[in-house]
Amino acid sequence: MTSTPDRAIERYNAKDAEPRWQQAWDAARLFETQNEDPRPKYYVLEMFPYPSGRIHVGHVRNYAMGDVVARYKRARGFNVLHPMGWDAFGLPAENAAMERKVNPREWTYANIATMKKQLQSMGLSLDWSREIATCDPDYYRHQQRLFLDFLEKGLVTRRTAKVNWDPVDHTVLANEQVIDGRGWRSGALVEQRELTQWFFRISDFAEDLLSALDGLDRWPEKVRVMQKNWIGRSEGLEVRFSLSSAPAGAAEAVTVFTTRPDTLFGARFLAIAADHPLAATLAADRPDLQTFIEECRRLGTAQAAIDTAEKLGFDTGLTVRHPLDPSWTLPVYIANFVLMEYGTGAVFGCPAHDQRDLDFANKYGLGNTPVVCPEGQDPATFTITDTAYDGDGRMINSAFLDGMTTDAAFSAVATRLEAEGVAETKIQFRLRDWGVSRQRYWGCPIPIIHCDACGPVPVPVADLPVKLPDAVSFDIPGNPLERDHAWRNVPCPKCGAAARRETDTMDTFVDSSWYYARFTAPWLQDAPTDRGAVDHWLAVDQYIGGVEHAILHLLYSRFFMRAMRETGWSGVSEPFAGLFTQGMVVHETYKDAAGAWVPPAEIRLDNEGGTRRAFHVGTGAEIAIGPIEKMSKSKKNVVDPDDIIASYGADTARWFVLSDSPPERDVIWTEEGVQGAARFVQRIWRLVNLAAHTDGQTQGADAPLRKAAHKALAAVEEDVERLRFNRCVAHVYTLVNALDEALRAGSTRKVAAEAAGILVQLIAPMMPHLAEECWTALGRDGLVADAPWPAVERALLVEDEITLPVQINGKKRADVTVPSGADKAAVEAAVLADEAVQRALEGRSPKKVIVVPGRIVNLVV
RNA sequence: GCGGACGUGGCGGAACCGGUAGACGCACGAGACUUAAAAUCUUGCGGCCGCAAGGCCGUGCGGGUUCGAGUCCCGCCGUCCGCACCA
Repeated sequence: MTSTPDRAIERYNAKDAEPRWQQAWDAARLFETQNEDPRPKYYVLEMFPYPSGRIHVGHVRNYAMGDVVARYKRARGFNVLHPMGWDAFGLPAENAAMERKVNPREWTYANIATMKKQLQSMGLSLDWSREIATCDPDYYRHQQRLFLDFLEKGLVTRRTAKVNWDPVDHTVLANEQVIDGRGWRSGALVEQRELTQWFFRISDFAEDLLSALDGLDRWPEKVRVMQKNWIGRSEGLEVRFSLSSAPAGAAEAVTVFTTRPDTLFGARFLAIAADHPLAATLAADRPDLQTFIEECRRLGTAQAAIDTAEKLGFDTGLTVRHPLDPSWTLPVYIANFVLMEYGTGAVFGCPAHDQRDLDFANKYGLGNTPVVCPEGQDPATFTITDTAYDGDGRMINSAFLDGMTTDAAFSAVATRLEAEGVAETKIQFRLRDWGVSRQRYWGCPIPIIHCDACGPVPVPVADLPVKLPDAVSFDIPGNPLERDHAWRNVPCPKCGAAARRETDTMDTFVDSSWYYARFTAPWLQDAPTDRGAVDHWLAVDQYIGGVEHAILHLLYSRFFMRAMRETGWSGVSEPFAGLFTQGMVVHETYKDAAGAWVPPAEIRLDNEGGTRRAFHVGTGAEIAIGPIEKMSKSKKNVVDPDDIIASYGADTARWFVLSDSPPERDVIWTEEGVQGAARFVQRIWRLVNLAAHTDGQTQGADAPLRKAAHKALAAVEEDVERLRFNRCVAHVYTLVNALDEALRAGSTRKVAAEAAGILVQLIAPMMPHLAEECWTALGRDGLVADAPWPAVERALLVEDEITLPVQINGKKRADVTVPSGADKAAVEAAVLADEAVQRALEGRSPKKVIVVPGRIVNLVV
C-alpha cells in the first residue's frame, strides 16, 4: 500500500520561515497598492488600534480576519487596499505622562514602534507605505482644515452645555468615566458645569442617517437596530400651553412635545424639567424650590442607573390653560423625570395612558381621566387604577374626538391646533449634537483664536497646522495648554489685537471619523483628501472590528462622510458598505489557594481521565479553574501574542483564532487548541512534502482526491466570501484528510501534487508563511501570495451516483443508491426494489411516496 | 421596562430554502511504535437495550403545522448584549 519512500522530512520551523517570507513579500513590494491600478478595487479595513503599548490577542483575531479577506481578494484579481494606522491621541498618554513623567508624544511613538513590530511579525498583508498616526501634524492639520470647512458650512456651532467636571483633575469627564457620581481616577464628586463647547451638528443629518440605514444591507442587523434606536425618531406635536398668569421675566406659555396629542383630553397636569428656564425664573426668590432643583440634579447624575427612581414633583402653584378648552386649567409641576435634553423639557401628564404620568398622578393625588377605550371594553365601566393603558382604541371623554380611533384623533387635534396657531407637527430625534470639545492636551487642537473684539476667529488655512507644543508639564492638574502662555497668546488673525488660542482639543472620535478616507491618499500635503482617490476607494468594502463601536464611531463616521460631501471633500455618503463585528477572545481564569489571580503563562494543565486540573508551574500547587471571561489585566487571564508567536509561530496563532468559533462569536483561547493548531501546521507540511515526492502508481486513488480538492476549493470560496472562517478551516481539514488517505492509497505524484497545490492556496490567506514554504516545496514558481486563485472544475463537483436516505413514516429505514440524474419514477422503482425497504415495509404498500430529488425519499404507509 | 440575539454530545461548533442531527476540530478511552517520553499511526466516542444484526430515545420545556421540524407558528424557561424616566 504505502509506496512512499521513507524520506526524512524535517519539521517545519516557523521561527526560521516566517521572517524569511515577510522579507520576501516586502522585497517584492507585494502589498503596496497603487491608486492607478486598473484592476477592480477592494478596500479591506480593520479598525485601527490605539497604541496602548502592546497588541493583544483581540487584535490578532481582528487583523487575522481582515488579512484572510485581503489576501483572498488579491488572489481573486482585485486591487486590494489594506492599510494600517494608529488612533494615537487620547487620555492614556496623558496618564502615562502624569504617572511616569514621560512626554505623551514620545510615549505614543514608542508604543507605535513596538506594536508595529508585533503586527509585522504576524505576517499581515498590509500596505505600510500608507501608515498614518492621528497625532502626527501631517494628519491633524487636515482635520483642522475639515473643522474650519465644516464651520464655514454651518456644520459646527458653539454653545454652552453641561459637562461632568472633575474638580480635582480639572477636566471634563465622559459619562462613562463617571462612576457613582465620582470621577473614575480622582474619586472626586463630579460637578455639573456649564461650559462653552464646540458641537458638530450631527442632528441636522438625523433623518438621512436613519433612512440610509436601510441601504446598509451588508451591516449586521443588530448594529442597524442599535443606530436606529440611538437616533430615536418620533413623530408628534409641539403644543403651547399658555400660562394663566405668567410670572415676571418668564415666557407667556410652556411648549410641550407629545407623541400622543390624541390623549390631550386626559391631561391632568403639566410637568417641566428642573433645568427648564421657567423653573429657574421661579426659583430666583424661592429657596425651597432651589433645594428641590438641586436634589433633582444630584439624582440625575449620581444615580443615573436607578430604575426604581421615585417620581418626585414640586407644585409651582402656576396653572396653564388647556389648548382645547381655555376654561380648563392644569397645575404646573417641576418633576424629576422630565429631561431638559429631550423634546422641549416639558410634558403634559396624561395619567390614564402613560405609566410614568400615572405613578406621578397617584402620588400627588391628581387623578386620571381615561380617554382611550380598548376594543371590547365598555366605555361606561372602563377605569384606570394603577396600570396605564397605552394601546389603541376608541376615544371617550374627549368632546369632539369621541368615537374616533386614536389615529384619527391624533390628526384631528393636530389639524385644529395648527389652524389655531398653538401647535406644530414636529419630528423629534433622540440624537443630540456631538460635543467635541475636550479640556485636554493630547488631542487635535481646535483651530480657533478668541479675540475680545472679533469673538472666535478661525485660524487661516495657511497657518495650519495649529501644532501642539512639545514642552509640556503635567505636574499641575488641568490642561497644560491653558498654562502655556507662549503658545496660547497670539494676535487676532482679523484685527491683530491681542487674542488667545482655543485651548480645547477635539474628541478623539473625530480622529477616527475620517482616517479611512485619508488612507486613500495619505501623501497629500495641502488637502485632506483627493476627490479622485476618495471616490474611487470608498466605500470601504469590508470593515471589521468590535461591536463596542456599533454606535459612536460608526455613526460619527457616517456623519463625517456627509459633512465631507457637503464641503466637497468626498462624493460618497456612506463610509462602510460592508461591516463585520467580530467577537472577543476570552480565557479561563485561575486563582491560587490565597485567592490571587494567576496568569495562564504560569499554569500547567492536566487532563488525566478527562478531568481538567491546573497546577502552578513554579510551586506545583493546584490552582482553581474559574469561569471563562473577557481577557483583562485585573483577572490576569491574558495571553501575550508575542509569547505565542515566539513559541508556535504566527501561522499557528492565526489559524487558531480563525478556527474555533464563528467569527462573530467569542472564541475561547485554550492551550490545547493552540497545540492542536500547531500539530496541524506540521501535518500539512509533512503531507505536502509527501505529495511532492510520492511515487504512488494507484490511479484509482486519483479521482477521489481531485474531487475532494475541488470540493474544498468551492466550499472555501463560498465561506470566505461570507466571512465564515471556522467553516473554511473545517473544509481544509477535510481536504487534508482526503490527501492523507489518497497518499496512503498510492495516488500518483501528478495528482497528489496538484491537490496539495490547491490545499496550499486554500491555507495561504490564513497561514501565509507555511503556504509559501509549501509552495516552494512543491516546486512552484514565485510567491503563493502573488499567485492567482485556482479555478474550480465544476464537473468534479457533480456526483455520478447519489445515496438517498429512505424514510418510512418519517423514520430512516434504508439507504438507496441511484444515478444522480435519476427521475422520480426511477428513484421510486429503485427504492421499492430495495431489500431493506421491503423488509421494513413488512408487506404493506405505501399510500404515498415523496421523492425529493437529490435529498430524501419518504414512504407513507 | 423596551429592543435584539441565542439555547444542539464532555467542549468549540456543523447542518444552505423544512429533507440522513452531531461535519470538522478539541478533550478523552483502547491499541501500535518506543528502553522511556514526545511525536506519529490505528481505533472508539450522544444516551439506553443488544454478542451482533438491529431497535428505542435524543437539538432548553410544553403544544401546533407538515409525509417529514434543530429549522416554521403559539406559549413558557434560561443565558447574553444594547438602550433605558425619550414624553
